[in-house]
Amino acid sequence: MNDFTSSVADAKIPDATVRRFSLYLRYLEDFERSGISSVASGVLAERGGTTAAQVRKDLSFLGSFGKRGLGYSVKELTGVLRDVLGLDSVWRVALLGAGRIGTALFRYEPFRARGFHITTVIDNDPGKVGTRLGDVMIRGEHELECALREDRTDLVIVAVPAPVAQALVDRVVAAGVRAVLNYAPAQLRLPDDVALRNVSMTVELESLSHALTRLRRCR
Amino acid sequence: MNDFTSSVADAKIPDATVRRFSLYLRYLEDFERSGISSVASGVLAERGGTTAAQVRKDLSFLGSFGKRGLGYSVKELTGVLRDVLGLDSVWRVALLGAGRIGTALFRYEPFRARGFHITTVIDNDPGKVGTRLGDVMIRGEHELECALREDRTDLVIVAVPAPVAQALVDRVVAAGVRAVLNYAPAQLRLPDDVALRNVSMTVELESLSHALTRLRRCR
DNA sequence: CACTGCTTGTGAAATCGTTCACAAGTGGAA
DNA sequence: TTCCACTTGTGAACGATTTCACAAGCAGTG
Ligand SMILES: NC(=O)c1ccc[n+]([C@@H]2O[C@H](COP(=O)([O-])OP(=O)(O)OC[C@H]3O[C@@H](n4cnc5c(N)ncnc54)[C@H](O)[C@@H]3O)[C@@H](O)[C@H]2O)c1
Ligand SMILES: NC(=O)c1ccc[n+]([C@@H]2O[C@H](COP(=O)([O-])OP(=O)(O)OC[C@H]3O[C@@H](n4cnc5c(N)ncnc54)[C@H](O)[C@@H]3O)[C@@H](O)[C@H]2O)c1
Repeated sequence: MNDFTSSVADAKIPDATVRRFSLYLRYLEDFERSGISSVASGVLAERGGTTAAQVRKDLSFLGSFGKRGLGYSVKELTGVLRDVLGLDSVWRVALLGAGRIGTALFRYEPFRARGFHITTVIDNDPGKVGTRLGDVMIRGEHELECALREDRTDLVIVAVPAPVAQALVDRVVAAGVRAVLNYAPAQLRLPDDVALRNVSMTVELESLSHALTRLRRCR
Repeated sequence: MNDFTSSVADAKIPDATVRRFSLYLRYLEDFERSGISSVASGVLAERGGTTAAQVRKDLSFLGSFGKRGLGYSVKELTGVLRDVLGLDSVWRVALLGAGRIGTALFRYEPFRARGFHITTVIDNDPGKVGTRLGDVMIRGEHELECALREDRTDLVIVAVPAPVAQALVDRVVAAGVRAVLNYAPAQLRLPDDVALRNVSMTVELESLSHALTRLRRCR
């Protein structure tokens, strides 16, 4: 009844659109919980701070399965978005660095529910290696390649100090991992076929600081 | 000799450019430490994973103070970037939510060095209120307005559970704060004159998951 | 059926950001 | 002084993304 086969005509979808898919999915799950079975583009737009036209254009990358006059089936749209975002697979994740950020991210529940399983944790602090973080044993830095291969890691989260980040991801990439989420303030150099996302508190804060400065100067 | 007066013709600088300014500044500080006194656009570009033309176009928003044939003075450029990013003021920051992410962010050193001072921490867990996080006393949620006013807070970091985020920021905005850095997976609705940046691990992971799925399907 | 109210899907236009290409400026060498 | 190697600053071309505008489709009603 709902197999949602990958009939997705996977052209290249703009990155901005993919990020919005993530948000739409979040809202749709709320709607599903509230028992709402169909939503119009305008509703999703208001929820997500964009425009109805933007929502429709975004969704048009996935084909056309809205019902004119009614909107989109929450259930169907959820399925299609999960499919295009690749959330029906389980992704095997390795965490590099079990420091403050690393452990906070590790304990963040929602992403387990979305199929991201942290199966490997690596740190080089002798006081941490051999201890457990949740249900995962922390392994030493020298076991990196070995661990990635054993666990068939798909994706790596970098939460080590910036100066060691590049050397570690080089090894990670050599071991065949094709996706990196980087929290270290380092500009990582990776081959083109490895996907990279950077999260930087400093960049966000400084961009806010710029905005505040502008506000101040204009008044 | 280097007063770097705000001769910045502050037109509206693209957001993407401002974010790159943050990165350029990071590199410039490395160069300064290494005793390098002048850099060409190409060098900054290679360091930052963009192109020389991009760097020059970005910097041209700030006026023109490069020396043709030589490049930019590291010291001067550092000063100009710090100025336009508003890093010469001290920004007073309040942290809402002293949970796992909140404390990890609190203990993150580099942003103190950049003029972001966390002067207020708010939580509503009775077991936390009254205890200290570093050198700051954790205050109860009902003291929010009072604390923001006393500390003349410029910027708020949201690290509370998503369901309570909107209600809290409404109060924060009413208290006059004009910048919010949001870590909760909630789409906050704010007046136009309040700057907002969202950081979402879920969005980043899902965009990586999409990329991985595409890679898999293409091979 | 025809009519109404509502909503999608999508070309075309507008806007925004990036890359190109090159004239013009700089310091150093001869 | 002239020449050379190098690099900036920027209009113009290009490409990508967002917004607009509207024909076409659906459900419900009379
Ligand atoms: N993106 C953000 O918003 C953000 C916020 C805070 C911190 N950070 C960054 O995250 C990183 C970690 O920050 P933190 O506050 O958790 O620091 P931390 O010192 O608490 O943790 C770093 C961990 O990495 C480990 N480590 C060091 N070298 C290693 C190696 N070669 N191999 C394996 N493990 C190694 C350390 O033992 C430590 O446990 C830093 O790069 C920091 O700048 C990012
Ligand atoms: N952006 C990211 O990458 C990322 C990663 C992990 C978590 N998060 C989000 O950050 C938030 C915090 O996550 P966490 O793992 O630290 O959770 P947590 O439960 O450890 O911390 C939440 C804290 O907020 C406090 N709190 C709850 N209601 C409050 C209120 N009304 N007023 C003041 N304080 C209140 C709680 O007492 C607790 O200390 C969540 O919204 C989570 O989804 C974001």
